[in-house]
Amino acid sequence: MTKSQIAEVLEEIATLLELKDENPFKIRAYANAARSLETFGGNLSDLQDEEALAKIPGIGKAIAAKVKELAGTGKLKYLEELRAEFPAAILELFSISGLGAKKIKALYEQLHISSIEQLREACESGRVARLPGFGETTQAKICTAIEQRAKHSGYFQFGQIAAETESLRRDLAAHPDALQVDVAGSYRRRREIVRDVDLVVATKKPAAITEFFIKHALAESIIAQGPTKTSVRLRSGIQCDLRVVTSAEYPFALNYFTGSKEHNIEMRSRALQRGWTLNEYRLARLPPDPKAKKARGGRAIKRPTVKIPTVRDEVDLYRALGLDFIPPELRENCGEFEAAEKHSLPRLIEQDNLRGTFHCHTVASDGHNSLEEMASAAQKLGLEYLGIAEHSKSSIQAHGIDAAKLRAQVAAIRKMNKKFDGFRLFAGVECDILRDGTLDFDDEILAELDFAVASIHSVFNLSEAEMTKRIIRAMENPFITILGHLTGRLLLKRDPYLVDIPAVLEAAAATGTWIELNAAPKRLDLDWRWWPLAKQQGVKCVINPDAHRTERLQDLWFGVGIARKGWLTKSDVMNCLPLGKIESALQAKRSAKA
DNA sequence: GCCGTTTTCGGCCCGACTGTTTTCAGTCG
Repeated sequence: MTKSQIAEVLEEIATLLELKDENPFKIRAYANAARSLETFGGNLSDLQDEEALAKIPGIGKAIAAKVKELAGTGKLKYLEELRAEFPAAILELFSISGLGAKKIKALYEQLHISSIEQLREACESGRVARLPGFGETTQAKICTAIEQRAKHSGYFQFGQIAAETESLRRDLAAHPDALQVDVAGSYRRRREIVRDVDLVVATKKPAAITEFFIKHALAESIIAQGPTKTSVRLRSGIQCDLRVVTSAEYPFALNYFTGSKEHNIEMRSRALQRGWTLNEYRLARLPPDPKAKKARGGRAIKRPTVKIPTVRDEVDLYRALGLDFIPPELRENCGEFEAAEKHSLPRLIEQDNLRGTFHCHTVASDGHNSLEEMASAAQKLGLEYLGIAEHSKSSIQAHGIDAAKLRAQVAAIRKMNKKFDGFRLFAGVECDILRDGTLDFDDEILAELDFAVASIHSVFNLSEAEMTKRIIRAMENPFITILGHLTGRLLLKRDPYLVDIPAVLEAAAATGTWIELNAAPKRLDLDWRWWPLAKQQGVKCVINPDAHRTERLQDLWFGVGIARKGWLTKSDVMNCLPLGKIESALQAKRSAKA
């Protein structure tokens, strides 16, 4: 069982415990452990090593034993016992917005409802509204939520909602009563999948801002409306929450609503250590603790209290807590606090650092624009070079090209390069990795190119061992410069294929192969969670848009966000090198011995 | 169930909004 499958099991346990009305802190412990396991980036070679497991924050003796059982046998007795207490379909009820464990439990115990279909029928017959604690409004809301769920999964790729979000932000920022505006939440943290959009606005006229927001052309319906918080559903189907605060509250609100939840918990606990309490509005003195008073026979214990510093922005807030400013992308409680405390946070890569990119397609294979158009679009973005990498002949579905067509394109590129000033096209190919790890073109033709990307586009269902061997074999060819979209995942659509990523990274380090960070929002592959390990191994990253038309070159923006999330700096990313240096690097890669 | 510069017990982040209540529980983030 993989790390993320085990994390899912722990999540499921947490949900089932909720239904059982268990101790909320026990529930949280399982949910925390799930997340902790999933995001743990360190070297965790053996999921059966109980001692190593228990060292991961949030995993103690009991959960470590369960993870070991799962990793070893693929089963867990405790989970099976829990599952036996409820019908299997009941878990899908949690995907209905507005329903939590308490209500689901009531529906199950009193109306024997254990699936969405049964719930729909019960709502239509009016039985739900008659339950104590429910009513006509709740029943109607459940109906709407069921319809809503059928229309949208509730999960969105970052790239699907970025344009809508940015346009909403711009319009709010242009409002005369808006003093400060930011997108917070998982969007600001550049998560690859988002569930909602959070906007924070500082204003002296909250009502005017709220009014503007709910009447905005992108807001399709109102979900909730109050004096400080308003929620609407946007055209794309995503929920968008607006918080209006004062300027003094703004840095606290922005920080709080940026999250992550786990990051916030650590922030608050750091405030508590200083005798303060932190919420979304302010840092304040902690009130005297009534329980402590009781324990010492009526005398209040004096907490360590430090004078509260003035906080005008997030930088001040982090400083107040003894930390360097933590960029939003790193706020996942994955080591950023330790680094910020020691002043060792990396200086993350920025969009401007990119000097060029590789892996783009043209009409020669399945792209929509010509070489000339792609080159001109790249120049307009300020890039100094662009690598063209058409699909190879085995990718029939993508109109992969044969040796003759590839040679013709190389010649065309060489000819065009004579005309450019301060810009260069690199001739490459996206060469299919065949089932056995051999390549779709022989070395003779690969040697004529400037670079080659090796990618998998077929036979996804190999065992982990076979797939790993296949990929490593391809990387051992010295003419392969870049390994493309390492896991083949399509976000929300297709799971990554089974592959031992640490082993591939090790091979990349040994062969000097660059690993692609595919910036297409449906891929964002390799995932940000792996980049700290890659970096530690000395593996170089290359951010590629995999663009099939000129406009998609701008997906590089998503790639930079993910690279930042993976703690990468300018020097970790090959395409931050200027033209002259990248030319030498490409040369060096192919003359090196594998 | 986890955790510890208040350490092996007793905490565990906290506020907004909604609907069903008549002072609050449930859900959400």
